Amino acid sequence: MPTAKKKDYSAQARIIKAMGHPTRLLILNSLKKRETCVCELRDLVGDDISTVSKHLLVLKKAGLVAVRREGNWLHYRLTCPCVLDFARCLERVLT
Amino acid sequence: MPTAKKKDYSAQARIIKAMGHPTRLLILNSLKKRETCVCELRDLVGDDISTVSKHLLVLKKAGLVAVRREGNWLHYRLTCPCVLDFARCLERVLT
DNA sequence: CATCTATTTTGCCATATCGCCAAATAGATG
DNA sequence: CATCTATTTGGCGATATGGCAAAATAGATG
Repeated sequence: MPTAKKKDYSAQARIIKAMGHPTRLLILNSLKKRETCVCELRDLVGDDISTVSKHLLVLKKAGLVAVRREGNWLHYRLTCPCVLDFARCLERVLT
Repeated sequence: MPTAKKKDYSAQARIIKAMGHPTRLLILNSLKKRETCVCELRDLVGDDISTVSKHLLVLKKAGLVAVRREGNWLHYRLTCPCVLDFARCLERVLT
């Protein structure tokens, strides 16, 4: 790595930034188990559904989740479950 | 995990949020090699030194870096190098 | 096509973040 | 103590974020 620039990290930063919100972490961890429709996530999160929808958009734009329609329901799923392995290291930071 | 709440993820989110900026990722990756003084990080980053100092404060408050004084210089170091292993998974998200 | 349901989009406001500059601070040194 | 050097802190404007409520949309269904 000769001269790494800020620009080189902006792509990574975008993904990490998308993860850096309690609600979005809650959603990601919930999706680890199985894909879930928005209304179920709304119940889990407890915020207005438009707020949940916006959080899902952030995660989708970051490439962290993907969607599948089934009738009226949109089912979101994790694209890369490995992103949650990270939590184990964070526990160490927290101590 | 019976009923995980937003609150349970706020501590993790704080740390992740601190990592979610290109400059701060650049700094963390630089510190992976060795501890470094602020003026050297300023040259690496290229922003005003007060800006770099504020980024370091964010990382310090998150528990990601620690400081050691040596004469006039403050040397910053990574507390938990494992946080950067994460990058490998992010590459997968990016494709 | 009219309508129903799940979800997204838009608008708005309050608050947080980023970057620069100027001023303050903490140790080292004359 | 005066001063120098490295760094932090405060202040400011521009921009981004998070949340709600209302309006718009997309597909299913009568």
